[in-house]
Amino acid sequence: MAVTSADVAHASGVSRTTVSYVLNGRPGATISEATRRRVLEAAEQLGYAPSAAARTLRRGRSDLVLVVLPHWPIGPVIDTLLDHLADDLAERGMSVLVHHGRGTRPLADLWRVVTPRTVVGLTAFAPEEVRAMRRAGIRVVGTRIDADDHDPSVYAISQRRIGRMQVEHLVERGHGRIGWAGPTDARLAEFSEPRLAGVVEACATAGLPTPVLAEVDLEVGSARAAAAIWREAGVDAVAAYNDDVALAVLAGLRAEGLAIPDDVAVIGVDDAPFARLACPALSTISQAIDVQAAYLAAATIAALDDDDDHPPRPPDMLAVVRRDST
Amino acid sequence: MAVTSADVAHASGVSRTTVSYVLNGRPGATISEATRRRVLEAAEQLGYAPSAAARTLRRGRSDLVLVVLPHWPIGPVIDTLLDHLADDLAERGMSVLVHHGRGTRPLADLWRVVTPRTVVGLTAFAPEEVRAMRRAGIRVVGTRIDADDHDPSVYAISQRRIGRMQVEHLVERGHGRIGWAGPTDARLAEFSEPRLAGVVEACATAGLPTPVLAEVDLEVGSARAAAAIWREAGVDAVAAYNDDVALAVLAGLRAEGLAIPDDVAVIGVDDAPFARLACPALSTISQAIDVQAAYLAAATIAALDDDDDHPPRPPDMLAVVRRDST
DNA sequence: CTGAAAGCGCTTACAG
DNA sequence: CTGAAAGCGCTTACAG
Repeated sequence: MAVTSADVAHASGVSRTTVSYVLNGRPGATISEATRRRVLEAAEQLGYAPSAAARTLRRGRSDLVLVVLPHWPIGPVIDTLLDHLADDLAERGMSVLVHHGRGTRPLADLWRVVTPRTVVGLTAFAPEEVRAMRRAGIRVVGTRIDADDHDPSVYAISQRRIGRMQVEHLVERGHGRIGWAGPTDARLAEFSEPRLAGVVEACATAGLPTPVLAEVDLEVGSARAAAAIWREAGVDAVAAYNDDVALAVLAGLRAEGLAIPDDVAVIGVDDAPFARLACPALSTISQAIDVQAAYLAAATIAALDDDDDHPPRPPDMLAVVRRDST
Repeated sequence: MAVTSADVAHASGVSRTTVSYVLNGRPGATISEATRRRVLEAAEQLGYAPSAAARTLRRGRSDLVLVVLPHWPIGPVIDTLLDHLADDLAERGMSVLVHHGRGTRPLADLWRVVTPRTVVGLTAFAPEEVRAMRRAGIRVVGTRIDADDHDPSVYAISQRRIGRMQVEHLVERGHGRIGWAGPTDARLAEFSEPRLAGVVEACATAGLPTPVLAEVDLEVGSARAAAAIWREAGVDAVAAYNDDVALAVLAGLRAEGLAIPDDVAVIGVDDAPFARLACPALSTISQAIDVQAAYLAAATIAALDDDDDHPPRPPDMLAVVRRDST
């Protein structure tokens, strides 16, 4: 069915060896220009595309980097990161393919199906899974949440620190009774828990009472209920899990007739594109995603090269973006 | 380096044939239970994972579906669609991998690298690219914008109709001078142009003057400038390219001191999660993405089965979601 | 019930 | 400068 190199060889009257040399560039060089052209033309005309499977089998490795995305909804942050990663790796001749880790199939099936050269995890891998992949000759570059070890293949922004920064900013702005707006989606616990821990910790450090917790989904009703609870408790500032939740909080507070930031201040996380468009414009924590993406790309390339000199980890680059909601 | 079936055969004292039979299930059945168990144990213990490349080469096809995403930023709509697709195909033993078509590499490199069984395009493919893939034995399921032919492998929501629906709703709400807020990102032209065409068309049909065009990015400044233009022109309703742009429009109108919807009404497209949280809550056009995803999955499976009975195309399922901005 | 052998399409030493 | 041959790891008729 498909065109093979033998077809090209036949069409151009040379051996498969020559076809391969022409197409891939030979080590010792020198194919007559006429032959070269004939082969190239035949390949072009037949629409020859080398079999990836055969090439991978023969070479013992593929040019594929598999990025495994976490189970949670991906937003603009991940989106940007993937862009950068794909660009950086393309320069090295690698292709990036993405697995959205939400289906029912386990990861294992996946990397077996495609034999990637490297697997980049934007979610945590189970240790036995990492072992299995390594055993199959696959490099693994991971991220882990609040990693406390020094495995250089693991890079993670401290979620806890994000929570702390939110509270520190609110305190700086003169607030003293903090509320926390967590997500309802349980898949986000991996992130929301350490963020909340940071919030709790910073409250304690600042000598404030423990924050008043509420879960908020992306409906006004849910946010309004939370707003009522916070009002009851005298909360004057809310740290939200992320900008999405913060947007709902803003809507809930407005619905309850509370003034922002005078009655209650609100801060999110991510600096999503819509944050500056909220009313009032939303204060948030930005994560300098380009820097992270560049690091991840560098780490992936280092893994490619079998290089044990992992690139230096970038600083967290977290920053408070103050707008009108605080 | 990696464990092969020969290693498993050796460890369990049988031939590779038997290993393969045990692992894949043989056609003629019957392997002694003892052998079976021994092989399984050896495979498990050695951490055997069959080489995808070898298997694909031998079988002549892979179990991979490659989804090619367009160049534009992906939002919750695509996200949901991928979820459904991955789930539906997993049931058929297929794995879904996603290519974010934003890198610098052409698509061609990609499908050559992975030999997918099917390529599903959420963006339009060039005809010669489709030919090349088909020639390589790959099934192609595509979507195209405002497709006017009857190729059953092509499914597309009429973008033009979306624009028409926006205007029809605005007219129904008593508005007569329409503005159009287009995206600044040129990559979105594929969608924005037909949507705008629909808007223009509907204005003409309703006997309204041509809409007043403005480009709006996700900054208040840009939206505010647009708002000034519309005010000048006496615009009393704006159809926005999508909910993101609409959100910016809301912010721009607020900044200009215009009341929504009394001075100017606004309608978006997508029913993004944040739409109901905007102030005021944003009216929009929803696209029933589940239905589309199910269709795409069905079409992909039909292609898998070499089935020429393409599933019936679903109705567009477009609906106006009226909220407070109109 | 199990093994020896062929062959998928490619690349690459090794001979000419 | 170019070709014949081996071998990557797998599956599957075909013999026993």
